[in-house]
Amino acid sequence: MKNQTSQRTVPKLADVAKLANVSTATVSRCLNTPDKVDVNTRKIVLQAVEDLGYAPNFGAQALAAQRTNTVGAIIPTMDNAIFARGLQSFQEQLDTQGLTLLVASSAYDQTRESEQIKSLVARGADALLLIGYDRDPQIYKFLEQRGITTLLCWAYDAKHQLPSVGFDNRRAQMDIVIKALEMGHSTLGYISARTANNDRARERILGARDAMVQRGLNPNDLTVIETDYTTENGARAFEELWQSHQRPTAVICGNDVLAVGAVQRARQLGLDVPHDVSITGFDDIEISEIVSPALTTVHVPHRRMGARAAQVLIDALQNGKAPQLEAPIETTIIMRDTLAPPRGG
Amino acid sequence: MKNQTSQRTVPKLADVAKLANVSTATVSRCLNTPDKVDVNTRKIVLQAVEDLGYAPNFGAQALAAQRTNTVGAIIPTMDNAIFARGLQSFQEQLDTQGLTLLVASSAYDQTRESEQIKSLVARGADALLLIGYDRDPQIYKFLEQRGITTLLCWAYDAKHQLPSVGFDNRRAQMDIVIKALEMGHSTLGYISARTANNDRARERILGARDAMVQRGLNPNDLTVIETDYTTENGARAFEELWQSHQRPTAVICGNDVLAVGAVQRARQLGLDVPHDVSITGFDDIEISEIVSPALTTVHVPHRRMGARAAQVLIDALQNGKAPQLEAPIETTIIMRDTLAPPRGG
DNA sequence: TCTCCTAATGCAAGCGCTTACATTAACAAT
DNA sequence: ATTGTTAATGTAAGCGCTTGCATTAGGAGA
Repeated sequence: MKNQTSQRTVPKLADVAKLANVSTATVSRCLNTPDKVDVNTRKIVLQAVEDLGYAPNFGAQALAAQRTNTVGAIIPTMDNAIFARGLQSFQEQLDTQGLTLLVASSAYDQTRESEQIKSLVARGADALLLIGYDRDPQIYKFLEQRGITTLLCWAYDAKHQLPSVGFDNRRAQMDIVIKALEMGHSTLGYISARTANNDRARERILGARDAMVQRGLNPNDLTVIETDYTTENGARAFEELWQSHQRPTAVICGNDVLAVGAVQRARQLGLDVPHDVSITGFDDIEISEIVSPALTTVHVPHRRMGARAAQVLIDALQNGKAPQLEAPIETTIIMRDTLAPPRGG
Repeated sequence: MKNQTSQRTVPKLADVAKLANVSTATVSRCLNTPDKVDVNTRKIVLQAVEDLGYAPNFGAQALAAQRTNTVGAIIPTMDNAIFARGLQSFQEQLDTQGLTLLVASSAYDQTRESEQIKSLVARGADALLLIGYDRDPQIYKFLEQRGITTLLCWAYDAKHQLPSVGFDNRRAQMDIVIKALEMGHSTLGYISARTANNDRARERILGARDAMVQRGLNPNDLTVIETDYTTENGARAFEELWQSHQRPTAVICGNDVLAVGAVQRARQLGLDVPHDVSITGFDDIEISEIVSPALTTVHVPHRRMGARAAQVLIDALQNGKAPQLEAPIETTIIMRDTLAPPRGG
């Protein structure tokens, strides 16, 4: 698979140099450290650059300069508003500093993520943004040994020593469950995303159990159904929970997509949400406002988180040292219309 | 901003060669064309690669091989399900061929898109995926001169000679409007995305007008409101249309997000959709099923389109020639619950 | 006038790979 | 035994850029 430019003649530094009648060093300086070049020379050189339509060859530049001005990010999937949104603002921030973002998505596959990390590093990513903690320790070692500035996102857990910009998933889930419990719910169902390789999902379940403990309930009474990330699966899980002998009065969902599915199925079953059953979500993505009744959920400031992550990475890169673990980002509970006291509660 | 690896010693090809006791050429062949190397040698080399945690330096590789196995894509925004979904499957396809996808998003800004195109080309993208036709002719010249395989997506227009994988926006919009007209609607409103630099949006409006002409109406009677891509804007536009002296019986929306906003506002205004007013969408993204009543819309097979685009690009790259303009992808009308004959129609 | 300093520029050595070409080894055919 | 053939490997020349160091020129200070 050859690059088809082979016959054509892409201008290179040397061509510019020849046209401008200077050395390649001068051209290079003109482009990278303009103030080291006489203003007249500069004018001539830039004109030559213009005339030839010259653009530096990235590979050569990276190879020679040992620096790429590139940041890599690996997200579980693009097909999902929550990461897309955060990433968008992450990129916007990087742009302002002349940094380029390289994105890859791992499809929630750990092996693939490892490959992509290696690939991004090989491409010279100066820094990396990763989601959550769960991954092969090997990879952490690799990153460390290569000295790649790495920042985790979407998760915050003081017991990990890795720098992150994120929120405390466990705590956030606990908060909203406490709210439900305070309203009088006592039989809870939980619909979770797949927990394999997904510390966020696991943390959220723990958070729900924490809440139960805190309210004097037995955390083992929480029925958890684990399923893939689609509304249809959320709907199925809801139905299963509803038909079980321990019919819940409130169904806590690990994310909004599953919750929306749950709400829809509840209505199809002729239930009145929230009076027959309460349902809560997590993430506060757009659909939570669109479904009716609108979803009571945990709001995560995705855009702010993305922007903050970029800032932290930029600072770290400029100071040449690892980013610090900073305080978690706060989440809030958005009360909409799917959480209410149970009948006769 | 120096890469912090400077002190550390990142293993290079030569290190692997030394450890495995072979030449660098052999190591290189082991990695790139394994069948040209004796199986025993290969085993030793791969072991050395493993032991050292070696990963090729991308810049050097690109520089030497004049090939990057990289495809670039520039989408208007990541913060939007339609591109995200198509891109996801685009990437999945590329992955199977060992190609890496570089994504940038232009925020619907033409200047920025031009920069990103140049940046991706400088990074050695062997091919490019772009959305729609609208862009500076300069850029097309640049791409041509550089010999970059380019494929357009999300649009199909026989009058452009550029290869594309997409659908006929005008035709698709026309079809659904004809359907509305056949049901008896005669006063239409249209809510469009911004049309500047957006040929898809313009084509869709033209399609709506085509339909009117075809049904003997005056296309100039179509009231068009143009706004940014959010549900809130869709809601506002709907209200404006509804309060205008030419109150429409059906509101055609250029995309689902605007349509969902319109549906929501209609209900807030106490209207019965579709009996008081019909509303149609375009794209068939997830929210169109979630809003209630569920949206009647134009289904675009985003994932299929992304996969097809990848396939076309892969073929082109392998044969070393430009992709061909192929037949447009078919869209279909999804009848859900927001389109019905007008009262007394 | 001579020396010293500084600013501007050039020279040339890599950066870590790939690959055309040369070399070697092993074996089959004569 | 000799030659030819093929498969496996090595040698070394770049790929297009950056940058440490050397060189040059022009001006200031003595």
